Amino acid sequence: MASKSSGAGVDLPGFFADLVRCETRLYNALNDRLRERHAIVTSQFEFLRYLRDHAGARVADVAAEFAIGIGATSKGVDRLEKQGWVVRRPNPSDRRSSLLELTDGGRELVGAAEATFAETLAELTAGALDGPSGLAAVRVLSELRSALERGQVGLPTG
Amino acid sequence: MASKSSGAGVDLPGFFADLVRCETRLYNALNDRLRERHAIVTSQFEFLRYLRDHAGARVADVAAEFAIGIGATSKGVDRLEKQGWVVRRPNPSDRRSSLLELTDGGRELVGAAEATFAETLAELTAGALDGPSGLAAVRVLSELRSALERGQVGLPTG
DNA sequence: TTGACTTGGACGCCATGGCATATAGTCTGA
DNA sequence: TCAGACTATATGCCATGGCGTCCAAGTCAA
Repeated sequence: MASKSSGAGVDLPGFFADLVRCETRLYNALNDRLRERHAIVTSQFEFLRYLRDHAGARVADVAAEFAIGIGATSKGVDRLEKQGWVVRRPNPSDRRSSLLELTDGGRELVGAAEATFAETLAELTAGALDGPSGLAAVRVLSELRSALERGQVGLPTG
Repeated sequence: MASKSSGAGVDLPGFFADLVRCETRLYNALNDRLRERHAIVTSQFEFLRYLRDHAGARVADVAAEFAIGIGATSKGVDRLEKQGWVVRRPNPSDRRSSLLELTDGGRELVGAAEATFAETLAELTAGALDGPSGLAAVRVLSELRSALERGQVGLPTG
């Protein structure tokens, strides 16, 4: 007789703990691999991949995608720009903002890093997501993400 | 045709992105709520809950549980100690280390925060994990976590 | 036009984590 | 029993993120 009387309940705190622990460990392991092979970390890889797939995005678009603050995003873009992987182009239709684009070097980097990323992730999860349960889990998480985004849950103020 | 030829494959990069996005948003939202009601953040709640459930743990035990560095853990415990929620008692069988314990105030705090935590999590996930798919997802994530822990994946060096 | 309000984003301060190093305590084998 | 290796943790430096603040630019209305 745990918290729920009929068997249908989920242990939400336990689920959250598992979620955070998986995220931490996968993130750490991916960081190690990406750093050693491409001299970037996972957050940078994710920025670069987003910018490749959404050319002309603004800083605010990147911030919204990753649910982090605008200031932090601006600083992250600064670092990518300093490395020559991203450029800020003036936005012709709104001079307050810039449009972000990958350079050729950035595009090359993200392509190479993407291979490392996928390969490492496959090693790390090693079949844990195969089979019908795995597919269901992936789908559930995707739906939870969509629900959180629809509800604007957990956006930082900055 | 996508990456896998037969339909059995999972989009691992997509799964990872969903995992990180869910974690970020839930973490942010829980931070907001815990901060306003109890003046702590989620990481502190998790430390306190772990110490309540593992009285006499050492700094290294906490670090291993959360897959973070020992230095960071030591500093986190410093902050909890400074607030009067945790004490370091000398370890009688090894004077290099301390045994960590909650104070009465710490125990009271973690109890109150636990109610807020569970309630907020229930609001935020609002049924997204109900039903057989939800249960399967929770189980899969728990197994992935176990596998990562068994493999010592993603432990920081520090 | 002009003045009030909004929006995009850069910047500074502070908190926190990683990582390298320092230090004290413990153990092991001549 | 003592030197050297190992272990637990503390501490300092640096990178990064949150959050508040500032300012340029845009919008709107009269």
